[in-house]
Amino acid sequence: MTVENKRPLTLRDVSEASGVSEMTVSRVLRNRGDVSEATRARVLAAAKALGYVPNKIAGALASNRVNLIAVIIPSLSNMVFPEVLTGINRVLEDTELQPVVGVTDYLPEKEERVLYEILSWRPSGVIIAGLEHSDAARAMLKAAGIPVVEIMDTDGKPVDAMVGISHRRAGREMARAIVEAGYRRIGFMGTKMPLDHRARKRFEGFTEKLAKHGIEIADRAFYSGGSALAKGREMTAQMLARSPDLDFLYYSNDMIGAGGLLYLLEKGYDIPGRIGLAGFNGVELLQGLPRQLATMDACRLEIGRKAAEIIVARLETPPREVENQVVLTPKISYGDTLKRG
Amino acid sequence: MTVENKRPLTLRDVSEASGVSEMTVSRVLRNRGDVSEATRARVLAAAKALGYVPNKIAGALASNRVNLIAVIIPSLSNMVFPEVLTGINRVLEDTELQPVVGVTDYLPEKEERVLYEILSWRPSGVIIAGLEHSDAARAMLKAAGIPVVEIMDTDGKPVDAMVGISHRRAGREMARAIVEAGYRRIGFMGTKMPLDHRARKRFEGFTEKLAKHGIEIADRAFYSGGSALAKGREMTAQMLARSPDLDFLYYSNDMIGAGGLLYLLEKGYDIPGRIGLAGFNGVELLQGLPRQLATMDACRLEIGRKAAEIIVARLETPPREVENQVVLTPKISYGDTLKRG
DNA sequence: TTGAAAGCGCTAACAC
DNA sequence: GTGTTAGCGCTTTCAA
Repeated sequence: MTVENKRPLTLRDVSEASGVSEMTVSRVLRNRGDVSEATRARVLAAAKALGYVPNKIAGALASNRVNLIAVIIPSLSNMVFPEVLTGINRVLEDTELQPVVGVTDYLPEKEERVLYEILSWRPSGVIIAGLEHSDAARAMLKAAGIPVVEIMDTDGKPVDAMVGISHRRAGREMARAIVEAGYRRIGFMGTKMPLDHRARKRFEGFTEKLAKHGIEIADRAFYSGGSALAKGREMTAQMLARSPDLDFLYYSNDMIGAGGLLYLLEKGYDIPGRIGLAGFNGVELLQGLPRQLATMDACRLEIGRKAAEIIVARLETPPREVENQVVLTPKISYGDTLKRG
Repeated sequence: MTVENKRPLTLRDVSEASGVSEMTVSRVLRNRGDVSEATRARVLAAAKALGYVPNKIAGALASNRVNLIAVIIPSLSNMVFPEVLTGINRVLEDTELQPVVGVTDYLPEKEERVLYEILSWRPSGVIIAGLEHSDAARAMLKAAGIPVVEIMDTDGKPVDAMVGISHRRAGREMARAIVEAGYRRIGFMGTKMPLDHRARKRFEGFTEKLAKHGIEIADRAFYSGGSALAKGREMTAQMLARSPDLDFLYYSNDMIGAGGLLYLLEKGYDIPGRIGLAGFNGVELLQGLPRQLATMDACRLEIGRKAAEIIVARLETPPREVENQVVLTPKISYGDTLKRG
């Protein structure tokens, strides 16, 4: 174990230590081309002894290949996105490709910045949440000349490929199920969503479908920040104080729905008889509540997986043809809080 | 808007479009050195018109500077780590530095691989969870010649800097509080933890302190996988069936603790009289439960923040001197499930 | 304030 | 099977 490793090691060091040309060392380290078993062994030994770590910066510049996949998502604290990442990882793990994550905090300007930064590393592909981007962002995505998969949402026109569910349809379906079950006085609770387009679309689909049945949302409330469980509890209490005749509460996510559920159970409400509840996302986290909240699976894992598969296929030589508009269809799970129609 | 952008744009393109030398274009784009306002404007205009995105690969190679900070964590599905990331982000956002995340799934071999991959991008610093690493990993960290901050845990010797809490002490403190409150028949539930060193250390500290009071864990159970809330519920039911005389349950994390709490409330147990409960982490998520679970804050945000601050300080020129062994001390929150001694 | 030359560490392409 | 040469797109350095 030598100590003075101030200057990082280079291929040249390995070359000198092993008495093999830099080029051949490079071949060995990348498993490229034919190298005799003997040289191969010598090189590997030298590299390991020195503790050589290749410089991908130089490699990428020379080969014009960067095995990075940019993944751009709005948030990490939402659980939804880590799950999508998990799906992406599952697929990329079997390849040379590595995901690099950028977080936008639901801010278009930040999305633009993050995209710019990450594209300046010349990744081989981009997976980005949502279909709504600034003109500049869209222009960058197009100009990058790499596969781009927009995920989560399919209500709109992608730059290139897309994988997701129709949130508008998800909203409609839930409205249908609720109406069919006989509920009529419906309240809605969700995040303030000027920038969460998917939540907005679900809400739009929901109200639209209700309207077809001649029903209008009877009450609504929006929150931001804080513990979702606590907010759900709090908002539910307030809403029922204000509109005691509601017979259904639709929550824009499962966490606030769970808060509402716990509150109503404590108060002794008859669920789903006197009042029904539903959330959205199908978060596994919540199994274990006293009652199973009605919800709709957002297909997070599957979305990540499919998106990564598209990227991988497109990057093969020659590119493998794949479906590049994948619309998944989430199923309602009625749980114990929504009567069957 | 031109269309055929197959070859990515280079500085040279901007140089030609603006009639300014590549070198000066580079200066403008980096805000380095004196450039006249006139040329500056021309260059910026040309760059924007073309949609030029700099190539950091080339820049990094030439300048030998990579403004990436490697962040290596065991998991993204734990909520704990996204929160640490948030803390890191908060600090790095005000700098040129960008975090790049690698996930190890609690596997030492994977940690080694991820570390190798990420170091081959020559980042300027590393933040890595835990103090336990393979010899090879430790060697790489040392050889990299960059600031390394090991986070979360302080029970051990860091390669370089460390920021965290003593999990052994956390376990001891909780044991003390429980004993002082008068509980005697104590059960433990947690993850299977051969590789989760922090959970293991908490457990060790816990049993050690109990032993000092002449108390031994009366029952224990371990789980892996699945919804933590459901597992907590299930394990609690099983344990109390098996050991009905337990008067306290210590859970290795808040999620399973919450599952247990919900179960016991349903069964009508007197909490914290007949039986007390405590978890670990202080997850904000759970505010909104019918009762507040006793817990201990793991200082996640603060850990991320401090770690990033150390990196930033060390990277200044000249390096700013900073405390590089930061031991935070979490406080017990008694909530509604642990009597005060 | 601007430009020209050299080279960062690696790999593609071609010789041998 | 192995080596040589010429860059990749930038920034450093130094000269003008």
